[in-house]
Amino acid sequence: MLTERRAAILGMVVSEYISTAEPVSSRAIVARHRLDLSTATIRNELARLEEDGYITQPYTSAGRVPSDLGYRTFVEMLMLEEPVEAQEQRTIEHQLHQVVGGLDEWLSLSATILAGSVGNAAVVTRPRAASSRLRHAQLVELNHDTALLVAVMDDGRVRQRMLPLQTPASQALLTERAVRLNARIEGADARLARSVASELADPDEAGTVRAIADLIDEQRIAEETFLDGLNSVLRQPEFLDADRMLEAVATLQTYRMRGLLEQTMDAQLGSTQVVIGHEHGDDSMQEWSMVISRYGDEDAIGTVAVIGPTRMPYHRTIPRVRYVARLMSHLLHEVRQS
Amino acid sequence: MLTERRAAILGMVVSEYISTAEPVSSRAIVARHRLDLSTATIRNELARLEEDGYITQPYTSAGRVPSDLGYRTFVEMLMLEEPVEAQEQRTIEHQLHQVVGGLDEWLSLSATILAGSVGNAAVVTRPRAASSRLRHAQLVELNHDTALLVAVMDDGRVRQRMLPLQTPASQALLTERAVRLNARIEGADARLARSVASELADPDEAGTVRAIADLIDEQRIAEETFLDGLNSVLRQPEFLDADRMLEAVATLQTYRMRGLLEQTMDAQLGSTQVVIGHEHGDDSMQEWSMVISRYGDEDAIGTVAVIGPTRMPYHRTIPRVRYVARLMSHLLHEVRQS
DNA sequence: GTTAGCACTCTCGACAGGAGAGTGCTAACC
DNA sequence: GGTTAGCACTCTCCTGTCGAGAGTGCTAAC
Repeated sequence: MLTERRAAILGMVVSEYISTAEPVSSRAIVARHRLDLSTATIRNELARLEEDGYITQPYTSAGRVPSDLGYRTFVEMLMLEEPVEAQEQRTIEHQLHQVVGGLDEWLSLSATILAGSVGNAAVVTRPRAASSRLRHAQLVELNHDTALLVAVMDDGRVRQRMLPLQTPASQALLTERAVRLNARIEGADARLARSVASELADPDEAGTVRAIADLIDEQRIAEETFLDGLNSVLRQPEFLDADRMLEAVATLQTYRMRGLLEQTMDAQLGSTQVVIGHEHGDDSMQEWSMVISRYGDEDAIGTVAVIGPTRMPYHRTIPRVRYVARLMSHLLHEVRQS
Repeated sequence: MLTERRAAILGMVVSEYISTAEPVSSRAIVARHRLDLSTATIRNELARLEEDGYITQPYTSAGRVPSDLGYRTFVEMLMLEEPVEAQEQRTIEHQLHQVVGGLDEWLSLSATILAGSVGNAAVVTRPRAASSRLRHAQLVELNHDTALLVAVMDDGRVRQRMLPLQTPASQALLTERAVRLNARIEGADARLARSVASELADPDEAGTVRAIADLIDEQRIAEETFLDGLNSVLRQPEFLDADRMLEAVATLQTYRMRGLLEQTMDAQLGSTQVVIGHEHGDDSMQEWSMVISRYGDEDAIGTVAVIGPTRMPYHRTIPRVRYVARLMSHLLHEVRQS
């Protein structure tokens, strides 16, 4: 049972560990908070906290380190969020207004700013329509047995894919086919397109529509995800030795490819979600935490997230992710107005 | 003076060091090449090579390590290029044909393949028209004192930028202005646009045209550069300790931003250029080498490059960069046909 | 010009020892 | 029962030493 005092001590352990990255000793706790208790008493409480799984020892007779459960408890009930002060807000807004380019540059800059503000890596994904639909598809002859399929979505995305043909087709034929297929699936979502595909007799036509369905669904993670702050993360003491650092780079790179979306399907716009260590299904993410938020509006939603070791300043990160997400929603709205 | 024998020995030192990453001893040379000379003789020659600046010793009485001059000499006159065998060509082509998406995905995949093939990082930049011209510009009202400038180039690039206005302007006014300015600068290159800008009396109009000129010139490095193989590079023994690895990540990241183009302005299409260590002007690149090639055609040119430590298998890297660049030129041509 | 021999230098890994940090436990205390 | 002083114990980490090993430069002889 987590008594009030034990909870307080847990909070001290977690925040101390977050800021020092060193196992926290009973003495450090007493000293830092000028407690009117002896180290022995603290040690007794620490033993209980360890028994209950909130903290662990790296080795016998070292200080204590929070477990994932410890962090979770900290986030849920112990921490005091550190608000984004007016000064910092101004700095962030100022940087964000430096953008001279288009959406992509803006997203990339957002990731950079967020990463800088929290000292960990940040990821921003491009906003996407909740469920996109096909506006128009086109077929272009590449050579005698390959066509290029170009699909324009109603949220303005343009996707293309090479399409092998079973039966060679001229440009005229392809154009005619595109007109015919457009008539059937314009405005369709991926599901409808797939059901149409299954009704088509001609294998090339069916293939084309299936490809279109894929394109509607497709999340081109690599191109739609902006990652920055690799440097900041790698500077964290958990990656002091080269092997771990290498592993970290690999994790972040592959993670970038895989994308965050699957994890955050259920995140509400405006809320901020925290995933700590083993709470990721993924084995390679056991030592990482993410703070995730959505931004955008009903039309299109993107993701903002911070990634770092589980020893992360949640009390700073969470409000900052939330703030940036909100800011981005606003700015996106402003731009959309036009 | 570099006698023939000394040159041969230098070649052995360089290639041995490239493959083992360990300082090369006189004994290793004799043993590896079954020379009919004693180690003492080799030592004498090594001393001369060191005197002449081709090799150095990390510390007294360690083996020898090539200097930048040593690598340069190796590349220029000693190495035997290792051709890309038919089997490897097939593998590369096969991978490259996996692309289902558009140009960007294709470029990003090319970087990945090249990086994998040579075991170092690879960079690919998007092909750009040698000198682009404006096709059409548009002004959109964002709010009362900001407009969005959208410029379409004749090579199909679309660039946008927010434009602060000195005098507020309605959408009607902006549209009218765009029509007027288009009439004057459609088809203009950056230089012509700038000279037109200097003739305009209205500061907002002059500002707009200047911004257009910038956009024509602009190389949005961050978005136009595809980097892969960070992992491969970091696995090289030169980055065994964490500090160096951190430095390497930083270098590659900033390098990515800065782009390669300035370095390669003079590179001819089809030729392959090698820049070794201090030959970069840049301080942070003293320990890096690059193998650079251009691809594309008269209409648009991009860059393919491999980046790694100066201890790089030049004899493998150079032909592979050249091969990939050629392949990309072909494929680009094929796609352009359509 | 080549080579054997040898003294010398420097690195690197292993090992031991000691300081330091921190714990758990016990017994006494309030 | 909770609290605490005291203490033995454990584990890490730093330091210094030592010897093996690798490789060189030099000298003198071929």
